[in-house]
Amino acid sequence: MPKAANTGKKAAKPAKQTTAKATADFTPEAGRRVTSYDVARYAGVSQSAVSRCFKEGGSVSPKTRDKIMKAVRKLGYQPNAIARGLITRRSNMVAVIIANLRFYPETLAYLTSGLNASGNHVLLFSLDHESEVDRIIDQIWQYGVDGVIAGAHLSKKQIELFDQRKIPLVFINRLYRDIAANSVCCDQVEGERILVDRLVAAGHRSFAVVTGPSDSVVSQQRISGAVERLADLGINDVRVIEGEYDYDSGRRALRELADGAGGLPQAVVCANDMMAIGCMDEARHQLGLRVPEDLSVVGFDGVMQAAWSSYDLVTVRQPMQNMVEAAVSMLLSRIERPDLAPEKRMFSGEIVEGCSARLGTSR
Amino acid sequence: MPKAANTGKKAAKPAKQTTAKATADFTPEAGRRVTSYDVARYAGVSQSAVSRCFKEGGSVSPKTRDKIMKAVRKLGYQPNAIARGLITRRSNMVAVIIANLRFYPETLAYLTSGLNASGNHVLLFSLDHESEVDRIIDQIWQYGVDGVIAGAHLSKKQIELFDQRKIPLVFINRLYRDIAANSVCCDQVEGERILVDRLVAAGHRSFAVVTGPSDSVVSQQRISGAVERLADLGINDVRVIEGEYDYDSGRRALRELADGAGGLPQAVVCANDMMAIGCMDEARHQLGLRVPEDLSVVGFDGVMQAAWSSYDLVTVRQPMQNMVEAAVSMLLSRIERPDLAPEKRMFSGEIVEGCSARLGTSR
DNA sequence: TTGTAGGCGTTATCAA
DNA sequence: TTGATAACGCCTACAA
Repeated sequence: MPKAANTGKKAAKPAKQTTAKATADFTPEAGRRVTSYDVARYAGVSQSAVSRCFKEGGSVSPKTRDKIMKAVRKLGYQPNAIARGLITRRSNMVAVIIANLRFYPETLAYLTSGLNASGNHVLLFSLDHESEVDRIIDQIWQYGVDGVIAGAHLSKKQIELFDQRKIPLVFINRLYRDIAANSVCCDQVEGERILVDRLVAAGHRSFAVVTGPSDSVVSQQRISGAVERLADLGINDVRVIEGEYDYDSGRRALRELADGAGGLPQAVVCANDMMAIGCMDEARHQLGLRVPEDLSVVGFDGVMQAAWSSYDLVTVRQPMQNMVEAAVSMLLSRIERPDLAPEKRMFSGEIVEGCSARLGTSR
Repeated sequence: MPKAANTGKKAAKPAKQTTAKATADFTPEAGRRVTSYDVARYAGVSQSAVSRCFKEGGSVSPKTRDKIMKAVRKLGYQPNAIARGLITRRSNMVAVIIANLRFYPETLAYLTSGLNASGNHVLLFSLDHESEVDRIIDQIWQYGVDGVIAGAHLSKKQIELFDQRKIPLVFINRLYRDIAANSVCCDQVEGERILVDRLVAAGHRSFAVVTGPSDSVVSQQRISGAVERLADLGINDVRVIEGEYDYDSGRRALRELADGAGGLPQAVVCANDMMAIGCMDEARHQLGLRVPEDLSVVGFDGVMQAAWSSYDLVTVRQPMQNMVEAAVSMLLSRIERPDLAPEKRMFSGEIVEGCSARLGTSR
């Protein structure tokens, strides 16, 4: 009988027989999870030995390790990550807050694989509207995540909360001008300016813009980028229609434009691709217009649907995979070294020269 | 000075002054999380009193509760869900395993909101291919989730593992004929049979099917549903092309059909909408065909893009929101009552009568 | 109603 | 290299 048999807190019931490896004696009660104590008892070592076996560079003799690992396999032991996290203060969980989940599914796919690759797990919080953040911020805190990646807008106060609690936070595509927050962005303004330049270079003179929801900061940046550049170029008569980021609101926006005083503009600049696609469908199939001959439509994002040949949308493709990788790596390094200074990384978007708009050469 | 001040494990450092509420004495060291001990010290009560305050129906006098809650707010205390889970054996986390995340984003959106509504959280595991399950199954186990929702295929052995460990598991859209596993499905076979019936009723006689990846069970069910019904109706000459569920493979499939011996069939049945959309674009924009006049195309799923007026796809809409709600409720009841018998729930899909195929009236 | 004390399953420390 | 033993932060009898 292993000498450390009664190391466990619950004293093992007296062995019925002295046969070594009488497994019945070591099998934990049904339904209970196998713990390191069970393994220790089975292998005839102390619980700490078992623990060390699962630690990088833990000092165990080959012989002991062998005995233990045999018991581990036999009993199907897996260390309890929750208990481990309690003492190491590392849960290996990262909270992902993401708004508009249904529009940007690949973002999340890249995030999970990027985080999984480094042994981290994703605790997902999705928002239908960017305003529900407060509700979930406490939850995040309660679960003791190691870090947070946010694809949603947080208030200054909320950001400071994470800062105080020393939980690293990295934003994707949310840029805070005067707050020292980590972020990885696509340059929304630059992208829109180039789009507008090229539309104007092609001769467009009357414009409309379709915004996202009013609480979307990304939409605000994109739209103001476009509008300000248009103003620079002497075009001030720009109709603004508010959308909801989705296909239907794109259609609705175009209908509104068509019905409104002044009629349709020559070009419609949409805050995202989904709405641009809606505009195109409304123009072509409802109003019988040709795109781009009668109307130019541009979007932003570079979602996969934009490349479908029914649309072939002119848009700005955000290098989302690069951005996500950058965000993950920023977060991981800040989990390792909490003293790293806040950093903002900005990627340029790539103009996708589709056929949904007439484009000139800028300059 | 509160009398229970040294209830905490680390004895409070001797107070510098006797002033009541000299907050300095109760403030935890910087960077450390506020614990229930900190609150207890600050409020001058025992730690268990604090704990009871956060428990439904915990007995605390109004006066004490008031004192405690004041301290809670002051110190910004939040119970540590990890530590709580260790003892209650309830993490309030549900693992979500989902394949093909980028094709079915709304599934996940519904899932998170459904689970959040009941105070549960989503630990997300995404798969690019259904074959990577083994890798993550241990992880799930380590995190002690209360249950699992799977939108991916698991082997019989893997399912039994969850059963042994008494972790409730509910599948979405994966049906296991001879295994007692919980599942919520859309009837893939029924949907395909009706589609095929109506295509045949409209006079189509030559068919091709485009499958999903070979490891996708859903694809197998859909395709065999269609092929078997065609055989029943006396149509045995059906070309089968393997796709990858995405747009490009749909285009590729149609090109293959067009290039292959025998030329194009009259109707193409695709295992999902994305590929059907690819087929339509290839037919119209590459081959100059009219859909549905020259070629009928049908899909399956009812994704939002299928309804876009450029496609107006004939498809089977899965009542995904209902399905997800059913899955969540099945899971939650099994977390409460682990003895509930395994159950399979099957929803009918709804034929969406778009314009991408000529349809007859069945029977 | 309140406080004491023990335990959840791990890791960390330290003496042997 | 090993094994006691003390945390980690919380919940829960049980006793007061």
